Amino acid sequence: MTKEKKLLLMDGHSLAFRAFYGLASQIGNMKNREGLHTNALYGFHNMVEAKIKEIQPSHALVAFDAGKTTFRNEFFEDYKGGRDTMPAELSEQMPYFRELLEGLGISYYELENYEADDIIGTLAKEAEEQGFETIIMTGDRDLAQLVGEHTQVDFTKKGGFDAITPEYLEESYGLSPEQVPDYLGLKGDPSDNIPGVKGIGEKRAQSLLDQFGSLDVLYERLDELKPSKMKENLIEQEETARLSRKLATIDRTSPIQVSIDDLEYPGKDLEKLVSFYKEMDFDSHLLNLNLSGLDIEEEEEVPYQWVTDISEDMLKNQQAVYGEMLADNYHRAAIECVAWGDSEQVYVTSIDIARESETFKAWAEDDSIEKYSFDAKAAIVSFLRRGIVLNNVSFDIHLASYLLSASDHSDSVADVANGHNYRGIAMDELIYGKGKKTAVPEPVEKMHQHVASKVKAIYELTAQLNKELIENGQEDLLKSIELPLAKVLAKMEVRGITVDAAQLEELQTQFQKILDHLEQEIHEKAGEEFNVNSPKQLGVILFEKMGYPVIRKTKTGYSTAQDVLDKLQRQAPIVDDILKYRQISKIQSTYVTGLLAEIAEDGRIHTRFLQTVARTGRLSSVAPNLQNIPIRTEEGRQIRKAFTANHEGWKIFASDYSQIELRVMAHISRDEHMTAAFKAGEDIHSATAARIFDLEDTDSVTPNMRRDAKTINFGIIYGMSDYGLSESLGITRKAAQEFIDIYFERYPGIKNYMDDIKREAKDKGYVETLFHRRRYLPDINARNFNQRTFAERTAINTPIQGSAADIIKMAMIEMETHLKKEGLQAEMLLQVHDELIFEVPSDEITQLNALVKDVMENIVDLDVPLEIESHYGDNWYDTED
DNA sequence: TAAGGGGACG
DNA sequence: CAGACGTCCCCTTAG
Repeated sequence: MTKEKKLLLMDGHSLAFRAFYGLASQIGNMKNREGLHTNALYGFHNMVEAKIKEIQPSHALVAFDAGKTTFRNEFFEDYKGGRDTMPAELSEQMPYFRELLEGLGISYYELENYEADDIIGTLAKEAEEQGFETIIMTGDRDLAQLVGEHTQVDFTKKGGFDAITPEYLEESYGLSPEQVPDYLGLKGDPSDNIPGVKGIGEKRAQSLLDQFGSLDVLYERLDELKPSKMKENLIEQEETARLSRKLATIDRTSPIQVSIDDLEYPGKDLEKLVSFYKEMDFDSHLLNLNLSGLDIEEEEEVPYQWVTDISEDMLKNQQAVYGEMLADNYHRAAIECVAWGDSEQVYVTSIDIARESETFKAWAEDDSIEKYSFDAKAAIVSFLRRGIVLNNVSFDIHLASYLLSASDHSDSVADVANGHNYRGIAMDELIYGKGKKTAVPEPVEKMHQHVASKVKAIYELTAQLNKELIENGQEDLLKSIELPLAKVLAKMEVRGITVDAAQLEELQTQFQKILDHLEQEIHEKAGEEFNVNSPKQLGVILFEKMGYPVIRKTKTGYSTAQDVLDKLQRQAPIVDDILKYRQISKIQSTYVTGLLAEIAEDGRIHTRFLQTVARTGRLSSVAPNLQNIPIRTEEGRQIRKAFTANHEGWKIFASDYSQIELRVMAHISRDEHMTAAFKAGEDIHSATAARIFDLEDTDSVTPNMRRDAKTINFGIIYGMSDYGLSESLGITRKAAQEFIDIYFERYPGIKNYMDDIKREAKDKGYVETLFHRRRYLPDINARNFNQRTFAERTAINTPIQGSAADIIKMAMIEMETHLKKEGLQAEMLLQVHDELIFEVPSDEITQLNALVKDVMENIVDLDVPLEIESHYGDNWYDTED
């Protein structure tokens, strides 16, 4: 049997554009070592590779537009006029597409005077005649006119492709393929500067074609239309309409010099592809090839010495130190080997030799000896758990690269190195494998070699990144905040928090009964058994079987999210049960079962606070996340009863900042009215309500007014639009806009801040917090509305959320210092963004209460006071004043 | 194994 | 057109 005849045709420029904008946020960090941007090449490569894998074509071609002008310009000069020129970051990538395609083994073609569309249209026609199945990949909607029984057009969309078939076209637009040019002729196409008929958009074009079938028939029978403005336009602009159609019609008989036989797809040319990947620094692709058997490994061979006896002359001031672990949870992971050194010399040993060496331990602990690291906290924790105290870690290339750009998610030495033009470190996956197959390599020297190269890289990158930090004015942020914090967090993590398993198990039984009952109830009301946890099955039950109105769709089906179900609550008695089931089921799986599984042998939970994840500078918490323990519902809040103090007679003590983000905003914006309200000690939401509702004083503020003011205050911090506010207040968009206008009028300083910070982001390309934490916003000047407005909201929010994060981080460092200095036994356990949680002996409560207030409220001097509230109790649930 | 939906927190 | 910032985790489903 002959191979299936399948032709894949791709629209080169259109896909390149999509790839470029799809990865627009990566522009900043996707460059090869020569500084060439690579995001479009990367995205295009992935798109094409995925499609090839999916459809397994026998023939393939990428068509490109040849030049600026085509035959269409001969009869319409302005065709594609007014188009923005291609961004420089993209045009510099264009010459390399050919190289990439040669590596992928795909033919490419362009034809003077014609567009890629015409090449594709002509070949698709030929293919149809020869009995091929054709798939066309493009981002350009015009190509819909090519669909047919054996020709499918796949349009790019977020995260994949939409397959357009004649049936789809009929269903979604009510059009046949032949009607597409007529449709575009009527409504026009702004992206190609095709004018169309004035006043006719999508809807009218559709209904006209529905009625008359084609543009020609429409003009023959124009008198059937009732007199209207639209009819006048049609008459007046007949010539434009016909011209527009002509422009939108793909030429399926273009004089191409290739035929389908030339397009046979032979598969990848690995040699060419590898050299392309190397040129572009596509390390992950290289890695994939390697795992499938190709040897391209090129790690620099750093000389190292394996030691079994550690002597003093090996240990100096200002060396890099690193413990290798193959799993990310350093509380549990084994340390496979320990290494230290500098550019000249690297030593490698085992963790057992290191921990038994008094010489090594003394060096590690010596506060006058500086050590450089990758991930200081991981090193401190993993060493501490083995009796080695690691002091004076004076640099951390992981933290440094995060501070230089908070969006940089490098989380290995190789990543940081690659991101800073330092080559020669193999990716860990290459040495250790990935997923289930992760293991120490044979022979073990391969690992020692790898770790030695990391140590050298840490040492050398320390100098380089330190320089970059100084240039950015961020040296202090590392030295005075992040590095000291790493040590504080390390202690908190190792300490852990005591969780009462028996208590959780009791909850588990209770919740299970409720869940069983609710499930039964739901099945009864639905009239059949199904998995309530499956949004897909639930959607079918609610919207097909039971026929309730569809409120919103997701990309895969019906949305059954909470706010959707809320809207059905009145008419659908089943949704109460579903909502309750969801709520309890969440608590049961994530917080009861989930937390039980995380309790260590010491009866405590040891989370990890991630210091380099959140792009605003906040911490995050994983394995488990202890920053989202339920509090908003009573059932959920019960979980907190299981978090207790470790000793009899001790208490859990919690202090939280009141409105720290709004206070920070008042300070940054210098808005006089908001500042005054905080200074006067007013309830800020009431003060806002009084201001925007024109009240004499806060006494006449009703609870509803306060609630609305609170919504607006929060919305402002997030850069909310009129639409967003109207949704959350349940008012019209117009009313919401009026609210916002009044708000800005009454708080002009805040309005100025919003404008200034956006301006600044556009000029500099980044925003900063009060303490110089930096976040780049590559999309701030994007042409795409969503990307740009998202970047603008981020510009507004990041300095606020990020400065608040800076402040509590400083307070944590200070608290740890003071607890020690004042000889308190109390210990800090957790941070939840604006809140610190301690355990404390009862007789220290008064002292702790005073200390925490002093530290947290005075850690920085803003234009407004900082205030905290503190509570304590036997567990995290019972924290009364 | 990865992606999407959904939901917990500040 | 979509549509309030920042996280992490569980479950189901598709590959």
